[in-house]
Amino acid sequence: MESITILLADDHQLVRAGIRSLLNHFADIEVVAEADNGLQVLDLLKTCKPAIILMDITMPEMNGLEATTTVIRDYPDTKVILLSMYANEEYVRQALQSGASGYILKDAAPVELELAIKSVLNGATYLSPVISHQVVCDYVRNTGSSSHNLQGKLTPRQLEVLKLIAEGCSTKDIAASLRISPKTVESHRAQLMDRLETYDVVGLVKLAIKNNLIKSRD
Amino acid sequence: MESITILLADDHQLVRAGIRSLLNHFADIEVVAEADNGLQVLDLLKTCKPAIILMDITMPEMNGLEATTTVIRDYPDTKVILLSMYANEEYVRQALQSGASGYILKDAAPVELELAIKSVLNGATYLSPVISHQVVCDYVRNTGSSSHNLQGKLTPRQLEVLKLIAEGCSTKDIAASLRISPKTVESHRAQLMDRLETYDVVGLVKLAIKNNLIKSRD
DNA sequence: TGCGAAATAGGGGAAAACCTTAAGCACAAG
DNA sequence: CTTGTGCTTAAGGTTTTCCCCTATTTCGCA
Repeated sequence: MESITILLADDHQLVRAGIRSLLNHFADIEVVAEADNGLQVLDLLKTCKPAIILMDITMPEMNGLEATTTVIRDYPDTKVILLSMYANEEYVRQALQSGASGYILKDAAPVELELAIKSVLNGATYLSPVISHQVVCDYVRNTGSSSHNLQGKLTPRQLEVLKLIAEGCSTKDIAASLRISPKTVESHRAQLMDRLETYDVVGLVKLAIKNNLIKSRD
Repeated sequence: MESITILLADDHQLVRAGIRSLLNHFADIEVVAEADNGLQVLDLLKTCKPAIILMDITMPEMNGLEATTTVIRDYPDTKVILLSMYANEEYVRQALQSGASGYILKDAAPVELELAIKSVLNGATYLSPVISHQVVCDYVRNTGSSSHNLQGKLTPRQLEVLKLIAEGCSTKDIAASLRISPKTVESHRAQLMDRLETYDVVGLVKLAIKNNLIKSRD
């Protein structure tokens, strides 16, 4: 079995040495390069193609997040696992957005290293307990019984109207786009509010977003 | 080292036997009980306290999702890993909502079993690649650069007003709640739209949601 | 000391929302 | 075959909001 090649990036020599030592316990894992900032990572990638980059977020010159974005753009098959001292939501979001496959806290159990490496090689995303909890909670919150409620409770026409309302169309626009009178649109809107028990446009928009009728960002 | 106790639940004997055989390769994992439906799982838990329940979603009598809800309610320390044939979003959501710590597809690589078991024991959530991808994408989509844009671009007062608008308050309500004239609220709203380059209430609401000024559900 | 930005607020006409009512139609139940 | 229920359509009239303009006061900062 071929060994798993790893590039280790952290600006503190001692930390790198420690992690390398931990990884040495695994016969099938080999640290093939080390870097102490993001730029150096990008440089090393020109000549060496590790399966996994294990990288600190906080580094001088170029931090781990920026480096990840570039790495994933240029070498999309490379898996990046980010290390961080903080469970900060913003970091996590940026990490996942830039294409990282893992996010491990520095106070994680050593076994997490192994789990993360194997998980990401297998195609999954590995997040430290606290982080995965955050992400899962968010998922459960936002995917509120998706589409179930509405699809069942509203007529097709009402759904159409709701969708247009939530997209920001004025009553007139909607009327034009559906070829009906503005007054009819008003009726639909009123009935929507009635059924959804929400008595303002804002509520309608929120419901529409919740049910994925529209994207929450433009 | 004490071995990891597992309760295996699936309505097909052959599947149970197969998984048990896979788990037998690990010296430190021990399947201590088997069930073929959710009710039986609950029954078994009265006398046996496994660390992990590995359970199919689709089962007669009581399915894995319902069973999970009850298990987590009554034995919150037990980790539940659900097995399913489908990457169906609704299932995943329900699974996570009912407190499952893992969701593995039945066509997963065998190594996932081990990864999932160790991950959940460590407190993390394990999701098969396809699933974790879904969840992460959703997370990245919904947590849109939280608070960054707005906090910087708007005055405190404008933020207050925006928040109330997005909560569905009418101009009058906002005026009353801030003890200012409705006309002033209109001014603020106009300036908000100006700065945010969004020319309807819907856009304001979406921005507010995107920036977590309010929750997207009520 | 003045200058811009923030917060306040009014007038007035256009536009939209809100409430009520209802007609035409389809389809299912009685 | 009639009755009822639900969907789509729509109008009239009242209330509210929107929108453009103007204007005052109070800041901090140059």
